[in-house]
Amino acid sequence: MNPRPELTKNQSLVLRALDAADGPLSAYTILDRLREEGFRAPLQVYRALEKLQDFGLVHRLESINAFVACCQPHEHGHEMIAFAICEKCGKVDEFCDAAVQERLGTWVRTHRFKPAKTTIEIRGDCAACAETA
Amino acid sequence: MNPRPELTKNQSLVLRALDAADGPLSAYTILDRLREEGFRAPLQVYRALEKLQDFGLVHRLESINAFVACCQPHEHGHEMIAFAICEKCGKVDEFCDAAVQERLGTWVRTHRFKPAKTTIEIRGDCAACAETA
DNA sequence: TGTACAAATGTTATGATATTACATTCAGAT
DNA sequence: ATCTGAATGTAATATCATAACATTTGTACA
Repeated sequence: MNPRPELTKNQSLVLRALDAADGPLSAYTILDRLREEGFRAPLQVYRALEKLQDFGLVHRLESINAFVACCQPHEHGHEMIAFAICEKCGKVDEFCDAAVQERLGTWVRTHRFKPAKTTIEIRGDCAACAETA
Repeated sequence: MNPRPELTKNQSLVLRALDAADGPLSAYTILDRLREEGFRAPLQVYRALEKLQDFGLVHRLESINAFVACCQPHEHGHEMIAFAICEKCGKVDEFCDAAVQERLGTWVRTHRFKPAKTTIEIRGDCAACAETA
């Protein structure tokens, strides 16, 4: 994870859009929300997202092709982050678990696997939505 | 996970294509490999894949938009499966870990989260490819 | 047998996500 | 001033997935 430099204009706009949202956003939704700010093409969003992910300020949710602002951007070193994603309301909880990290770490060491990125995502209904259902 | 009935023609063809492959395949790659068998459209593949996933015979790798045949289709009950995906050679290792399962289970119980599907995918270089690099 | 129903299939079109390629602009270093 | 690398702008295209609707197939059972 690279250190955070000053953000560029596009990076700031994308991060602000994600911070303002109450859940994950797709790249194209971000694009639409930034058209008034001058955004015209998907690449402007994808390029900013790539940098923001490098800085640890944004996470990509692989299982739903969407992006969220990191809820604790100051706590670095937590390489292995898990997400609980509500399929009803879109709410995302971000959490770490040392035991999970240790077990997966053991697996990769045992198998001489060199991990680059680990995805842990639980999709389902959050407490509030599960009640309503 | 639904029980496995007799597979239909398309389901059999798709499963055979995945079994024959030495790594995960995208839906469109499967389509191309089955054109000689009469496949014409993506939906034929996606529909078969959906059923095969219901039967526990195929897994979707969320982080790479691809599909693999389950390596141990007889061992059901292993709801929480983890994957180690080599980004160089495409090799996929499928494994379970009771401790990981227990820890994530604890989290969802604590948070009253009702999980529907859990994704655990580690992308990186497998032992063989890491050496070569 | 036939007929009714559910599941599977075929086909076209379209929607949604992501990247390639190339030109231009901007900011900092010398 | 000019060089350079990063960032940006833009068009086109590649890749992944589903909607909508027509048709066929399998099967239960009157």
